[in-house]
Amino acid sequence: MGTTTSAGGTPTAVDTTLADVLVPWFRAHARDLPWRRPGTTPWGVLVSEIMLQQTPVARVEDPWRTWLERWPRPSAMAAAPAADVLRAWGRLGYPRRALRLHAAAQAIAADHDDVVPADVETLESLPGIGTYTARAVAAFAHGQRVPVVDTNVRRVVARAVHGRAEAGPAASRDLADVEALLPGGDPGARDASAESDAAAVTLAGHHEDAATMSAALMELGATVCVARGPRCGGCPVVELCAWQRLGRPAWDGPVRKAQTWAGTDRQVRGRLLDVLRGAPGPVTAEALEKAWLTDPAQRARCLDSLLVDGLVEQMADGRFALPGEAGDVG
DNA sequence: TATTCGTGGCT
DNA sequence: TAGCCAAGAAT
Repeated sequence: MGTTTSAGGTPTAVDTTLADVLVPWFRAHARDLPWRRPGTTPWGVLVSEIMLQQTPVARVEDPWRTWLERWPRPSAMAAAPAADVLRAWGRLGYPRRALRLHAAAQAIAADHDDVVPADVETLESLPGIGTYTARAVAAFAHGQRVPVVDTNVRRVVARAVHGRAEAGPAASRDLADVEALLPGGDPGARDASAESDAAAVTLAGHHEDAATMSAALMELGATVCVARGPRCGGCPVVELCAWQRLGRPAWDGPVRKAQTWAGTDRQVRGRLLDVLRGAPGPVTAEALEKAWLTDPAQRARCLDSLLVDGLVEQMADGRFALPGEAGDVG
């Protein structure tokens, strides 16, 4: 049952919380994703979280399996050339993530005895691991009671808690909002019935529920409380939802700018890197020029930015290659 | 705080 | 069909 008493209610009246509904709902309805299966290592969880940054679940499943088979431990990946890592990353997008994961694996192997750290602060110090990913690993790989806030969670909280159609831009307040929803919080705030059940429902049990609650909030946002066309008819918490209660008011906040793609540097960088991924080794400058004929100046600028980012390296003979390819300048 | 950084599926 | 959107991080 819930841990908040009804204002003005009888001593036995207790409000049902989101966690009361969502934790059981998640246990019954969660998608069977490979990184959620028993036996998944913290390293497997970390790899999944990096791959899932801005990338749909459906595109991650296969590369994740292949990745963990090839590099089952951080030290295994750390020993591989960056070029191999970038080819294994394939077309997942944002290839700098692959480079950062490579660097993180090297740091874990060298400084953490090949064990993925469990505390948020240490995780955040690793390349490519920010506010979300550090907490996701701490919670899902190590069972810690920390708020895990991604775009799904922010949308669910915006609707169910704040009664708004959209989350708006991320804010530092988001973490506290979600922390307040996790079971097993401030013991002093618990009601008498929870205390009386203390023998059966230990603090440790609440901690496990907290990680499940975070996964449940993400799952709800990903499968039911989606950005466009939320399926409120099938929502397990529709009766607790503030947005429903208010009659589902439209979003009146700032409209976020549309993503452009055609003709952007991102498209050109993608073309150039695709040529290098597809080649068995170094390629000539001429081969890269063919990848983008529209605007030679833009092509040159993008190739330079790839060199700066460490996604491409130039050989002594002037050819270009993925980083760490044998014989390159470095 | 606002931009930049890939890729592809869905409506 | 042309946006819209996806388990963010770094700067």
